[in-house]
Amino acid sequence: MTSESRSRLITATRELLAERGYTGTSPQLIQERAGVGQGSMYHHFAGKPGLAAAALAESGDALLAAAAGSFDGPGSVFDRVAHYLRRERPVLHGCPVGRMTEDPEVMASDALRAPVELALQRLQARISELLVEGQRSGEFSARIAPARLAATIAATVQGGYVLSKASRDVQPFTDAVEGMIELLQSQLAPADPTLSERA
Amino acid sequence: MTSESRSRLITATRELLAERGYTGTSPQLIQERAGVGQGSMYHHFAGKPGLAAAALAESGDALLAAAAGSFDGPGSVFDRVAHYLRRERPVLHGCPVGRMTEDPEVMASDALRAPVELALQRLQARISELLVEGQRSGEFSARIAPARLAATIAATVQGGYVLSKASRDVQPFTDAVEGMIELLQSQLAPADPTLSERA
DNA sequence: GTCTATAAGATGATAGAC
DNA sequence: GTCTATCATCTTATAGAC
Repeated sequence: MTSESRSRLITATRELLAERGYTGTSPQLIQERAGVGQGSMYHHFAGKPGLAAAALAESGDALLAAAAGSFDGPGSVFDRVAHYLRRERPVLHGCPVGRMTEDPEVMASDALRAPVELALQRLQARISELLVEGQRSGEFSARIAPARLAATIAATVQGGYVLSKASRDVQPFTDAVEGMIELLQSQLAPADPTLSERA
Repeated sequence: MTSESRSRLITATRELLAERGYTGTSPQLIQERAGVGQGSMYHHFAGKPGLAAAALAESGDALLAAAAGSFDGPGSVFDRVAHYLRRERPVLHGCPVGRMTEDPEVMASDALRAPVELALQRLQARISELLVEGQRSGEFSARIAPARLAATIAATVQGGYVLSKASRDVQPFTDAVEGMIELLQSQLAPADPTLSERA
């Protein structure tokens, strides 16, 4: 198989970036975990930055695919957002995508920052879409601002990771998302009898 | 002055840790910014870890002091929390304390993680206290869970940093905190006429 | 396509002069 | 207390054999 090594390198890099960040991940570490030599890595990719950019693009896609598992699932908009917030996550490892924003080398390179930006923007856009859908159906209050609330929801998850990693305890993450779910619940529009008549 | 160099080293380290993280900050960089030689650094501190631990303790204290400027200020509990959320911040630089959670070397060392954990826990505890005060006074709904909501509020700020850094734009941070303020507003207890009678 | 050998530079730390 | 060597190690990358 011509791309066996290539695929192993990407997988190893995705893992290491998630565990150690970009600056903390050396080509040597990647090669060891992938079980390939240096030559293989430099043959398939343009150095560490090229390999990391490819790995981050895959991790960004994976983040959106995982979120879609909740967002495109069954139930009301509230149910789907709550499902997303409660989804099982490697909380103490942090978000493989979001954590890249704290790495100065990633932020200094457009090639590395682009996949991170894209994934987080798409995530917020998808949440915003859902909230619009919830407003149109009358499930959510007309007063909420979907794009704004989408940022707050995405921030709750990203910030939950930060708080939990700091204390090596999933509790802050759980508290943060459960607190957000309670706040969202209070944004549900009161039952409107005219809705069922119109339906 | 015997500790002129020491103090310059701490300041330089605080800046560099905030800008580049721990792994991305070399002793050489610190010495250059502080304008001192290597010998001075190793005389005053137990290497890079010792210096960083001292710097992080100061940054943690500074975070709490800055928050206290809002929390201990005038106005209702809601006003004070909103003031905290809207406070001017170096959004695109990230939180000098929170960002340390993404550095594997910091997380692997109890000495380095401790000041980060302490500061973020104290922050959440202080927000929780405020919310309890708000419930006692009847300002906030009795239904909210203060510790949980405190985690959600702290996470909104930390996550807002992440989203904004990813897109090099303060908008996501602003959206996240304004969205949170709107959510908090809906947790205010409806005006209770019995309150003014009791007062 | 993959390997090993090698290199130029950075990293974190120590030694010892002043 | 502060400085300038100096050091062993690691980092990213290239060269060239297979």
